[in-house]
Amino acid sequence: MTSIEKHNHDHSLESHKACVSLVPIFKHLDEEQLDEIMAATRSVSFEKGEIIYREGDEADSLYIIHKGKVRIYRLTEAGKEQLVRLLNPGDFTGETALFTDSVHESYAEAMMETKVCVIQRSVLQGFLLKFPSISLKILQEFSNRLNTSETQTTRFSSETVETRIALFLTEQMDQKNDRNIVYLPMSKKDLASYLGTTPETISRKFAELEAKGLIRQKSTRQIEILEVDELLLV
Amino acid sequence: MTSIEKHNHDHSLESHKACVSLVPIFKHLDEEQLDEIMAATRSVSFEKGEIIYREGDEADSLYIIHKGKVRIYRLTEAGKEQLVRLLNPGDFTGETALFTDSVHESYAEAMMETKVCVIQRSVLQGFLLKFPSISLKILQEFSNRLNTSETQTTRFSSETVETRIALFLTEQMDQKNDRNIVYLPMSKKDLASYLGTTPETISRKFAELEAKGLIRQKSTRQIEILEVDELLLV
DNA sequence: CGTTGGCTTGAATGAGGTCAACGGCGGTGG
DNA sequence: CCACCGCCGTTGACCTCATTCAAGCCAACG
Repeated sequence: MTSIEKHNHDHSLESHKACVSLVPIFKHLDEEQLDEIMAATRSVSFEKGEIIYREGDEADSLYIIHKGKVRIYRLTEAGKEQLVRLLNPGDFTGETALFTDSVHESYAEAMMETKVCVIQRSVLQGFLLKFPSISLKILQEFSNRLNTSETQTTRFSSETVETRIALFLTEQMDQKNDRNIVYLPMSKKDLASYLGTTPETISRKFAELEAKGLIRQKSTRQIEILEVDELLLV
Repeated sequence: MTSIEKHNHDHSLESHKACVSLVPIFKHLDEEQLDEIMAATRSVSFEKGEIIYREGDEADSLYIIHKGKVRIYRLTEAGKEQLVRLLNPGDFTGETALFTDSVHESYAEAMMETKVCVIQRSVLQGFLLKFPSISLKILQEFSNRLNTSETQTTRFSSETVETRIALFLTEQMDQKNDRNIVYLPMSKKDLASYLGTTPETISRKFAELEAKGLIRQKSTRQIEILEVDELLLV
């Protein structure tokens, strides 16, 4: 029995339909095609803190987030968590192993009450051949992730922690420019994990950047960027 | 004029056909389909040291290696090279930007005389919709790369250089088990870049591992693994 | 109101990067 | 065929950045 089977399926049809029809990779399909996909998928809910899948689990399904937030992380040899990415509604996961070997290399954990739409590997492959446009959507997503991941690797390989923080902050700024306020999408602890460092170092570096007058910490999750240009020169 | 247009196209039909028909992502197609793809692609050759594309170049083509060897690397903020991967015949590159933005984030450099098969973005997208099975092949490849890249990121984030070397060596061993001899697929300099460290450190760590009796350096590129289990405990 | 978990700060340690010098090897040209 | 050059790899000395360990603070929550 896999971990998802232990959970209550969501039998509400409307909710399930909403789940399927809203996800970006299916959005362009017509009513009839959506029905076909709906029939082959199911909705599953997870509580905060529950593990959706863990390293070593057989990977035979694609999970599309409908509601909530999911943390994808890996463990280093030493057992330390490395945050790989956060998933929001519309994002999907589980795909890596869908096309290759069948074991997950990462962990997926619900950060709050989360609803996901699950598609079996074999079913998905059928859809991909039948509706080639879905492949293009997934290829695009993969492409983005690959780029992000390789950029991250490059940064880890030789940038200082300070530079990584600066790059992270300025990239967040680009996303939605509420003037120069950055809302951290995760806790400082998770940020440390994501940036490949420790909470202590994050704390110190933020303090340093603030002392230099480059940023201002308005609250734990809210950072005002005072000097963008200088920040990038760090 | 992009960099590839500066080069001699390979007008030999047989060679071009060999190029197209041999690549894994097209292998399963029939004669007629191959002809269609051949017509829409072209072969281009590069000398040792030539750059196939560089960071910032418009990315509008997929490159499939037919002959030779290619280094894909990125530059860090500080201008240091980070080796991302090596391409051998049958591998492809240029795809990342094919589905998203249109600018390369990495460099591709021919390490020896190299022949590649080039497909324009728009043409490729057409093929993907027409022959959905190609998408599956590419998805599979992406999936592998993504996994490799995320594994690499995780390792960079907190493993020591020694551990990264040990993991690299044992993984190489798995590939082809000529007893316990590992043939390094690249120079130590490139290996340093790939593992996110410096040639000096690589040199020292190899010497340490040898002193501990875990490995033996038979020649520059040939490493004998003496104690696999201990190596993994480093 | 005590506990838990996130965040901060201090001090000590160490892994690995940098700089510099040198030996070896292969290619090139006289 | 030899001399020279350039690049790779190695080794030593030094130094810096960031992790680790430890302790304390604060806010949220049962």
